[in-house]
Amino acid sequence: MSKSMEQEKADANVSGELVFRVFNEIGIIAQLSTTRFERSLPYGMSRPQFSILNWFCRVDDQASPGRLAQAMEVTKGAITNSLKKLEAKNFITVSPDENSGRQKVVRLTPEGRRARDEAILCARPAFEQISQSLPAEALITLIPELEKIRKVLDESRI
Amino acid sequence: MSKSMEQEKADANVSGELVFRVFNEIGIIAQLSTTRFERSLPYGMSRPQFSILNWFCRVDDQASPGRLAQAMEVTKGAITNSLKKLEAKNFITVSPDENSGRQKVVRLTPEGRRARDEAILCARPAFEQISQSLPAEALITLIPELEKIRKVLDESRI
DNA sequence: GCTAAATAGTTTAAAGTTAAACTAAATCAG
DNA sequence: CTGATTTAGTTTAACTTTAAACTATTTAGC
Repeated sequence: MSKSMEQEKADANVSGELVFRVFNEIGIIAQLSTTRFERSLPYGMSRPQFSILNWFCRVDDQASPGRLAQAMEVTKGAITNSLKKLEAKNFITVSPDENSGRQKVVRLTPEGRRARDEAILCARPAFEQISQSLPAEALITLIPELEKIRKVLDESRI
Repeated sequence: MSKSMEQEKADANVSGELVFRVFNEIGIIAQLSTTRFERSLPYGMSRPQFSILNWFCRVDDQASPGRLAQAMEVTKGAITNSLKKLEAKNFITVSPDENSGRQKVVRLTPEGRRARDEAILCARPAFEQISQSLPAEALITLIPELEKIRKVLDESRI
């Protein structure tokens, strides 16, 4: 094996180790932040449930379950589950699609919109408390880096 | 309300929003990376199971369940659950503590150590593949930032 | 010393997730 | 047109997680 090949392999190992450490930190942060976020939410709302309501407020006022699964980057099964919970709370409606017998149309209800707005108000103190210990500049530079990582994971998804 | 107070409140809102966006990205990355990581692991090992084995190889060769719960930043119940799975696979032993009737001592078995080493070998290609799309310098600067966020979350834990 | 409070672990219920098997509908090819 | 393939959603099993209730042990206070 040539010297440069050895070096390349070493680099790959080091780099793989770095990715591992980054994912490890991210895993722990995700868990802690989700727990804290959910404790602040009203109506027994979970983070995934909030994310779906929030998506409707920010992106589109209706969508198929499949589109939501893509947007949330979870499986179709996970979405089926979350939609059931949201429908039971009357935060969304699920109706058959007029144009396609195998698709469904999910829509936000007025109650769902109100619940989402309330959720943001309830969760704000928790986020602000955390943000006091974290300089905004650091967060601003962090976001594009995280987006890059997500994109890499998303695009190489199997 | 004075001008500066209004400004402070606005800053807090902006900052809270930033924290929210960071946590949102982190949540998605955690999910995608965990799924990919677990698919590469042998023996039906899960990420939490691997993390425990890895901790024994890197930090200490024995520990109480409570200490592991702190190290992994999960609840005691979650650790009880993971330890059962690892014990069933003969990757750890759980024995009563000689010095304390209410504590237990968890130890890595030789099989557990081998499984951990194998897991690292199995997972390496997945991490290296991802690291090819992410510059190492970016990852290196990312790690301390993530550690800072985790610390803030950890220290303000309820 | 004995009672009360704190600590260590387990258990249970409810939530989320994935993967894989399954149904039903739409599309494509010959 | 008809049969095969793809696509949309659901279901199920197995896993993780938290929170809260519970047992058992240890420590602290009086």
